Amino acid sequence: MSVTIKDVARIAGVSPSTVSRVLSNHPKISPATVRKVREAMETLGYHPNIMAKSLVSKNTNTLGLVLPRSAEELFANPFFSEVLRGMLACANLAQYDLLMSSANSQKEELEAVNRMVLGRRVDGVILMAPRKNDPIVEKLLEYDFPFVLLGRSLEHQDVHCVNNDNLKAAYDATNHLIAQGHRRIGFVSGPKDMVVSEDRLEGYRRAMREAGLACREDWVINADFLQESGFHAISLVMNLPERPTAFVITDDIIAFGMIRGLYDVGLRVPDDISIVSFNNINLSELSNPPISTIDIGIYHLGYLTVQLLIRKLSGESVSQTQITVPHRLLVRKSSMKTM
Amino acid sequence: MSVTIKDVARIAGVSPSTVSRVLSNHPKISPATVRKVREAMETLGYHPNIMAKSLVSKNTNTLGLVLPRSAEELFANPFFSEVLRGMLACANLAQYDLLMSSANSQKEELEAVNRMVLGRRVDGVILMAPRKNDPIVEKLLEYDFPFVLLGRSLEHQDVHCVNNDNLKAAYDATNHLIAQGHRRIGFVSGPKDMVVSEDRLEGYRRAMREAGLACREDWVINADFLQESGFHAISLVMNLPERPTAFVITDDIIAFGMIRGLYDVGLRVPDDISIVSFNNINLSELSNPPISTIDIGIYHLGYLTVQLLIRKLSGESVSQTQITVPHRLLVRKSSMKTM
DNA sequence: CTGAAAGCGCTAACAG
DNA sequence: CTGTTAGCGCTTTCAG
Repeated sequence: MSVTIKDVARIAGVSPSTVSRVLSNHPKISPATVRKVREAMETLGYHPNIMAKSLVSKNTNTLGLVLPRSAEELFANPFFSEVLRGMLACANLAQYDLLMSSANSQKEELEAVNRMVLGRRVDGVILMAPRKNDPIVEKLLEYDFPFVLLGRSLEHQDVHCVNNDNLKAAYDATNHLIAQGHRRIGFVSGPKDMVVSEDRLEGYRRAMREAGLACREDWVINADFLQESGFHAISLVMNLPERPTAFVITDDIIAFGMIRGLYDVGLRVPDDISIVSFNNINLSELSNPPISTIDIGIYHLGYLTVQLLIRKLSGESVSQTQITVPHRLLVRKSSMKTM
Repeated sequence: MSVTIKDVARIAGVSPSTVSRVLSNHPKISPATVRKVREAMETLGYHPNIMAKSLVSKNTNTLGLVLPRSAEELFANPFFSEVLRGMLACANLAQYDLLMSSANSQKEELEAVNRMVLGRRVDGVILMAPRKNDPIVEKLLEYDFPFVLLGRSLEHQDVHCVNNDNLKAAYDATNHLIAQGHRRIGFVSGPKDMVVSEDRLEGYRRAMREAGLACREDWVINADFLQESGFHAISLVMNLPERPTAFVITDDIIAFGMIRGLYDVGLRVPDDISIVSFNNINLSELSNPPISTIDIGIYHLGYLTVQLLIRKLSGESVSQTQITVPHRLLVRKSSMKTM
């Protein structure tokens, strides 16, 4: 059925090992035989069987992407496709493929990792959006298997990771609102157990503290990375005795939901409430009003994560374990008082 | 290093073949040995090497997803993540993984397919958004390799595919605008060589024709599936001698761009121009105004595509080669005249 | 019900 | 520079 290295060898009149050498561009091989073998491969339409190759060479040229449980949530957010785009771009450039598997529970998540890692199906693993005390991180560390974090680990300082300075980013966002004259500023956060939520909340708090502003607990709202969260947040906002005049929101999508929800209850952005959010997904510019946001360089996050992993795999001793992708505040209409 | 079937055999006091049988749930094997083997696997922390398994069993439990060239464009659209979500959900349920590889040119695209298919790296392939005379389709047909189309082939009626009735969908969208009293209706299309563009344009034309309305060529605008296209479309619209009062737009993202662009030049949706678009990405509801759109069941498209492919792979003779996912028009504010 | 043996397609010493 | 020889870890006849 399938044409193998043996067939090529027979046609070219050489041994299988010679064919293998041609395949891997072995230096010491006569140009004449190279040509013969190449021709034979051509006429037979030979293509190496990757499984067989991997079995002996012990690498797969494949990277595993372990999607956090509740991929539903993740996928609903354009952040994900953008980061994936960056990953694929880098991976394919280096001739790597990406193997994805999602999971619906912690158990499934571990199973997926085990299939990939113990089954020797991938050379390295990318982990997204780690949680506090993430069991997957622990497992991978225990296996001593190459992996890179998109985000950071609270517990392990030494794991390789690509991240933003989320604390500083939230600090900047908050200060921007303070500079606009706001005194009562709220914060809409992501899932509590995610490291990124923690970091951004801390940045917000620090900015408020330094400006001598009250940091009231009922101004901090927890949400998921979904639009519904924006809607939900509205009712909480409306019921506050002293309503904030501005919000720092941890995700553009939530911001979309909030702007819409506020509009429905008769509050206008930015006239009644100013908004700054995070990520700069491409639609944030097209919102009405356009959303002020912290551009965190999503594409680069993905690209650099894969690049770091591939570097690590190629044996290059990567001294710098932490890569920080710079962020920048994009001021748009949602945080500009029209006066 | 890695624990193999032999190690398990030794510990359990059986032969490697017996371990293999336990692994594949061979019926005729004594419960006692099953238990012994299972225990040994447990204590050793055994996990089958998937490469070795694939090499002999000739299947990989992996599906290949070949992303169209210019994945950039694709990824920028939430359509993609939603369809991917559906695919992953179905694949993981059936214990399949997804192998992705993108390409930047036609050449790279074919190489990627060859690596996957000839390299025996995947059991089947999913093709998205086929073009007219798509060379990948031809190739796969030539190889007689299992694949499923998300979309449809113009040339081959017999290939398995999952699709919408795009003609009818565009017909419905256009008729909705006609029913609202519009007479001058424009159409913003996607890339010309894509089958879906053709189908939707045809549906629009048919509706116009049946209503006895003029179908002017300068009312049909070509665009990519990007926001910029929306902006771009605006300038064309503004320069028309007889401006349409409504548009059918082939994608929500383009609609976003157009609404924003129209707003900037002082035209209001729906008061000055009504809009109906396609896809119902989750943000279309949160637009200002909310966008009327044809829900094409993106998640289901992805889910059913994988399901069909897996059915095919399991040898089940799939009589029904074409699956049509139903669509429905969601009327929102962008097409409702406020009077 | 279980073991022995052969081999999937490829690579990697080791000789020549 | 090239052929020979062993496997990589697993499945699968074929005999017991």
